[in-house]
Amino acid sequence: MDRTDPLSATFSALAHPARRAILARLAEGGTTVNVLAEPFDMSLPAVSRHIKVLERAGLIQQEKNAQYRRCTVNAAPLRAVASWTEQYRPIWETRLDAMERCLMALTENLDDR
Amino acid sequence: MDRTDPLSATFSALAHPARRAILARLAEGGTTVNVLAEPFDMSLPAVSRHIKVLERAGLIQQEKNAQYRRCTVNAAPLRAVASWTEQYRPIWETRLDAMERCLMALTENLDDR
DNA sequence: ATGTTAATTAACACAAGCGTTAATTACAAA
DNA sequence: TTTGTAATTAACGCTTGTGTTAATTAACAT
Repeated sequence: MDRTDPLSATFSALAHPARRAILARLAEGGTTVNVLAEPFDMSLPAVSRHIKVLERAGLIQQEKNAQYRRCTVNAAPLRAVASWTEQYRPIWETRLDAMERCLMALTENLDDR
Repeated sequence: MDRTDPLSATFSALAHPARRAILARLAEGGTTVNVLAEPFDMSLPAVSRHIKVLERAGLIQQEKNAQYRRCTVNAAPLRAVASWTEQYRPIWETRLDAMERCLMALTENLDDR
């Protein structure tokens, strides 16, 4: 089975909290690898690899400027995730899961008082 | 870093095309493991494990009935993905990526004729 | 030239993911 | 009770992911 399709790469890239944190930071504006690495309790090479994963998934871009690599967010894969998720909107709007039925029941009880 | 948070589990579960296919099939209605496994060129135990991954991520539920396990979609994690993605809507609505700038340029050229 | 800074690559260790076949559990039906 | 069906677990192998430290590349600055 093909596990190298773009959507799989995107979901896979987003499956690590450090990479989502990097993305969140970049949403506020592009910056360099060292700045991105600073808040993490992790070595620089580790962060560098996370960035590479994001780049290979097309979620970010790196442009060289002297010895710096400025990273910026690339929106397309996020849109793909959004549209994939939209496909399930009918389900999450109509169908209540177990927890929700439980919350509904609790709310009803509160209303009864 | 905590890699067992719910969102990571969800993205991780969605990162495999077989699991997304299983989810798509279940969106049409709950069914059993064997039925889910049928379209795949993969052994039953393999599919069983994919189902377990989806279940541990909270994306599906299994209810036992005799020797059958009926699987159904659970919407909550999908909503979480949607709302995580929404956070980046401003970016993907305003920011054009490289490919898009390229398409824009092409369109402009066409208009010029 | 030499040293400093930014970032990556190399080499390694260890855990997790994904697939297989064979064995096992749980239930139904004859 | 035996047989068949649904599904999981066991045991294994292989690949990928994630982190480390040490070494290396690339560019700037003195």
